[in-house]
Amino acid sequence: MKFDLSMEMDDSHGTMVNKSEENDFEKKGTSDPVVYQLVRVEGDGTLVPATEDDVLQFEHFLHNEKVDLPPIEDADHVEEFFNNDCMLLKKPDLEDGSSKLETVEAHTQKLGANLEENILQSLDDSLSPPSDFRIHSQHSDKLLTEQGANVTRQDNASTETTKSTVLNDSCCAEKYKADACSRSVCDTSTDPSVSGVNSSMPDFSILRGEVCLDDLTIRELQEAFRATFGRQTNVKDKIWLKRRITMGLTNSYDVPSSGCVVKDYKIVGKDAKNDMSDMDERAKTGLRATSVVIYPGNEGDSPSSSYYQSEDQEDSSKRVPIHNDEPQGNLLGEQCTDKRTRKPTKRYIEELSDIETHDSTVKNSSPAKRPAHDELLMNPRVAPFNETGSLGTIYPTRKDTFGGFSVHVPYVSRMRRGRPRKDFISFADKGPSVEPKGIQPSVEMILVKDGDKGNHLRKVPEVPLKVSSENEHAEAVDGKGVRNLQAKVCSAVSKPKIKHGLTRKHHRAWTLSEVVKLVDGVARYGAGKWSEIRKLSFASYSYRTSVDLKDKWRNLIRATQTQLPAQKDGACPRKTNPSIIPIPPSILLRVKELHELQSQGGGFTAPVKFSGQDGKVLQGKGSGFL
DNA sequence: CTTAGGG
DNA sequence: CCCTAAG
Repeated sequence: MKFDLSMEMDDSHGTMVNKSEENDFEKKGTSDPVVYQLVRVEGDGTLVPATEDDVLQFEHFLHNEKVDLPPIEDADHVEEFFNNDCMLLKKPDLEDGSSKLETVEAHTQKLGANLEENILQSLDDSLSPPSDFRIHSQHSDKLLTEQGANVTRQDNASTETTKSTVLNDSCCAEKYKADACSRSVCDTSTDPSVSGVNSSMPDFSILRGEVCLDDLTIRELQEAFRATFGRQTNVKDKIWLKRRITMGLTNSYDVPSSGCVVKDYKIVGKDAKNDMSDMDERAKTGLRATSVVIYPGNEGDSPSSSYYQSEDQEDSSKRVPIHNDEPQGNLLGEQCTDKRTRKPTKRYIEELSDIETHDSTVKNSSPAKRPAHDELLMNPRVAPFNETGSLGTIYPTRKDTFGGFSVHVPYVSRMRRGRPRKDFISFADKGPSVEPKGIQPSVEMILVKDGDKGNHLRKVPEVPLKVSSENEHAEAVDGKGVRNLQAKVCSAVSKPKIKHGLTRKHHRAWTLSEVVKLVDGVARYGAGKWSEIRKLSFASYSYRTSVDLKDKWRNLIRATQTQLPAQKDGACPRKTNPSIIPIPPSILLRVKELHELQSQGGGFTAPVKFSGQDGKVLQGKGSGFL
């Protein structure tokens, strides 16, 4: 299988994000794609699932730097640290009993060779935690130290923690495997010579057993870091190091910022003694203390926690032939670590993630249910973690397809905001649109749809850009018609690619005719009946939504209250907005009239549906035409 | 889905 | 224009 890696700096946070995905089923012919999750590392070392936006940013990198790695069978949860600031969490994806573990180290080394020197290295030094963070860490360090003092450090020697590898039958990892096995099988961990096979072999012993990072010095932490990630770091920030190491060991980015002990690659809270014992139990029985990782985001493949557990049990024999409590693949071993999630922020996360989702799965439409679902999936074992500080929140992820690959992205509501997607679909092939007036050229139709779904357009990556020379509505040809057309064409053509960032609906300047129609509509149906107005008066301007009408009306009112008076008073219309189409005073007046009339009309202005005097009067006032 | 409002 | 909260 292939491995596409890419990374890029994220200036905003001075962090690096990395994305990788692979899915070359061809090779194995198996449907056992490995899914990696892109996560963003914030300045304080916390990891946050990357948004789709982030993913997008690195999309193009996927093709730049391809690294062919030895076939990796499915390690449930492998994560690789490519550098201090990014990490990929490999998550269990498609089920497949044949999952095996692969040598992480092998990959790491390879990758390291390619990447580390380039970017990573520099990051270590330059991207050290922000100063403010350091200050903070200083403070918390004390706390940590104190806490650490109370934590018993036990059985360092009994458990080894080389993260080398684990079992697997991958042909490519022979060497590593052998090495790993020898080390792991023979308590070589304690033997420096062995670990020293590689002159630069880190001192894994430091990671053995229960690791209380709080007790370690910066130097030790750095060593631990090295042992954990296979590379050195110059970062001197204790907290940062601790976090990273913990994350690495537990393969969880939901690591409390302080006071935690890592044992057997699990975070052991001070108050989580129960868990410890439990894990020990499991470890002895060959069942790794694997907590369940929950990926609530997927509906389609939402494997329940039981799935992971069972799988773990099934494979445990294969996977952990070594020391049961020797989580070789630091990351690998942790396949089943808990992946914590965090509640997505309401507004912007959604926006971001919504951006480029092909929305392959429209089913994830029940965000509301999510919570319950999550709870169900939550493994009891995870509970303790939830209590560990601010990070204890859940951040569901969902699987999404991205450029043919499936990736996990933070779960967010994917409810469509606009009209039903079906419209878009129909729009794609034919155009049985329900256009009221609908007797326009097919091209027109397309455009209209496009317009109608302008909102969706931005959510749909590739828009079959249809060149359209058509002329929308002969109506719109009131001088501004041309402009209109252009706008349309533009919109149709400018969205073919993946929308970077937030693509907004193409801005369509309101034409005079539109304004007139709007005013007329308001006059006839009353302000507030936007839907009606849209249907009846804007049938041909499908890209104007009721909201648009409402907004425009609001703007007109404002214009009425400002521009109008100004003109009257100032006597000179002023070149307020040369570029903006000045709305004829007549219309403005009409607007004002209507507004006053309707607002005064006792709150609920009689919409004058039936040619009331209102309609007449107003029309008369405005421009005779309409 | 519509409206109303705030941004 | 966008985004939400309410119906």
